[in-house]
Amino acid sequence: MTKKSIFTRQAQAADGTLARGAPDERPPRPSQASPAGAALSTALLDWYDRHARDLPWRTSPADRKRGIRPDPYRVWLSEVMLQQTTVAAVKSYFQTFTKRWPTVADLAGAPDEAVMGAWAGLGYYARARNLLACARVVTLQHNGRFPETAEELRALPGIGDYTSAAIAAIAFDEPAAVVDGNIERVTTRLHAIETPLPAARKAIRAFVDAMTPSLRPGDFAQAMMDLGATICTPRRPACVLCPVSAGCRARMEGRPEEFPRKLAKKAKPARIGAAFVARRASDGAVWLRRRPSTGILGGMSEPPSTDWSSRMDGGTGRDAAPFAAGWRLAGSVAHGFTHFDLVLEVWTAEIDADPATEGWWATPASLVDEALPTLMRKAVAVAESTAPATKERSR
DNA sequence: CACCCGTGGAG
DNA sequence: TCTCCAAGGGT
Repeated sequence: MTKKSIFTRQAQAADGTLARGAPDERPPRPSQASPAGAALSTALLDWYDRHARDLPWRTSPADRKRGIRPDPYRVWLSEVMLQQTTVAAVKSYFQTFTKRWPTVADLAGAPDEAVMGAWAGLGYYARARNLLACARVVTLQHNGRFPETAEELRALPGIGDYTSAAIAAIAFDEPAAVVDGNIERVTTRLHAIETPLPAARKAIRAFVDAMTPSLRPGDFAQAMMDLGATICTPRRPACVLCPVSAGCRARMEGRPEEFPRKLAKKAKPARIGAAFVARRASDGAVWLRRRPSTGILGGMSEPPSTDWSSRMDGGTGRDAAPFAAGWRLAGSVAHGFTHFDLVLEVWTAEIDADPATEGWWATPASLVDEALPTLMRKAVAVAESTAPATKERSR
């Protein structure tokens, strides 16, 4: 027999209606039971029983076998928080949210500002807006219960292909094909898929669909993700420890790190802007305003700022200030966004009267609860650090 | 499909 | 220092 993965037999036998690229990249036909997939899922689930990560939103494999299901609310919340975000970053936010809002109805009843404030720092703030919208739909239109099928879940705000499948599988035992970044990596390696992302997604989905067991589909999905997170890592995967290495084509060919292949990404442009941190002389409060609900950092608070639409050579300067004051340059903040790099000049001034602009005062004590994204928190800190009057006042 | 949308940690 | 990128979704 040739060097062929035991997990690709089905693929060879398949008709290959999806055929594009190398013949052995042909996925099995969806909905067709796959003996090879069964072999993989069995090995993987056995590994998961012994090595599952212990995470706050999870039910252990042992408890799961006793019929204990995780709370759909907690599964949903964790899945949304984990979108493009590391487990390490999510943990404390998950703890905060579940303690403050133990049920979806509690969350639905929360003020927008409270939720945005609690989400501040986690990034991708559209998630927080959609989270709240989803909580309200579930509470008001579904009697406080999450729909139990991927199809129905998919219709809710902030729940796409991945999240709907993940919730359906993990919380409701639906054998939905869960495909996230981890599973894309694991799958492209198992089958040595040469097609670069995102074009390979269709084939990946078909493979995953064939692998997904009808028994323990949720544990299977989480096992794949754990495998990707701890063994089948982007760099230097620990194939020696991998429970499915025997069936991995990339491993056989000695080049697991070459997958998944990806298209080259575009360079990030540079932008510059300015933030104006006005501080109240009497108590050091900072003047804030709300950003528009759409677009970058949508719905979050900020000190009045210019837009960053284009690079202005030589900086922006105090001419861009939202109101007259004794503005002086406190420094600057460099911040990398997903698709551009920003340098934000930070100007500061001390004032007595309220500015004649939309906004509110945030006292030093209330600043922690403000919906300030990390960028704006940095800007306030820069202004703070160069305000000599602060220490004078506080003594 | 291509683009927009944050942040922090790892190497 | 710098690049990569993590349990993606919306438009």
